[in-house]
Amino acid sequence: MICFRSVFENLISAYGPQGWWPGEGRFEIMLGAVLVQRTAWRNAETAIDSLKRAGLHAPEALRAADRREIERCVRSAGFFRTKAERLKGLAAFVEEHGGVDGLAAVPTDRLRDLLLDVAGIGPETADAILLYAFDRPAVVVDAYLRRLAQRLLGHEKPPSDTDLRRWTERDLNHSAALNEFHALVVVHGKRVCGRVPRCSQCGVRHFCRTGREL
DNA sequence: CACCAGGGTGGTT
DNA sequence: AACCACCATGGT
Repeated sequence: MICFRSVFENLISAYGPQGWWPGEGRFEIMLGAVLVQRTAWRNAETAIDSLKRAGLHAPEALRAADRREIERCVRSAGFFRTKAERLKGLAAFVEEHGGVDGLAAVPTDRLRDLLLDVAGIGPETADAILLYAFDRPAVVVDAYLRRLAQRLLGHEKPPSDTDLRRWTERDLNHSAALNEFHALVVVHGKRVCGRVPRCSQCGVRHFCRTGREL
């Protein structure tokens, strides 16, 4: 069991507010959420800029665009064939539901189910979109949060994603705190918790350190 | 050179 | 249900 309230306070006093999500507009945030998958943010941002220059920034233009042209724009984000197709599907999805304004009127639970039906949007991306594009109180469970929790718990069996979700919802109720929390977990994960070295004995990345920095 | 970056999908055991 | 390979570019 972890108190994410105290983790949050330690993180915010160490790093300060992060002001995520970078970028403007709900649809641009949705594009970024897909483009950033397994990719450094810089490379996703380059892809977004490229889409803008090509005039493929809006859902209507993107849905109707040639797939190969989208591929050229998003090449920097990696998995460019996969992501180009997923962005087209995402644009079609947004159009089918009355644009971002139409989606903004959908209740959170229903909106989450809709997002999960889009090819290329899994639990983490869906919750990131709910939280950052639509200002809903969603919990983003990512690899950094799992690793942080595993370290705080020591050698216990790692908590399930639903446990992490429950504990976070319990300790951080409003979307403003959840917004900062996920950003801080990522930023801290990169600078402090990052890099779990392989064990020189067995070669496995196990969590033999008891990192209690939070 | 190996490894990582703000995951998701489809197939196999 | 737990694993696995795959997608692919750019930075360290």
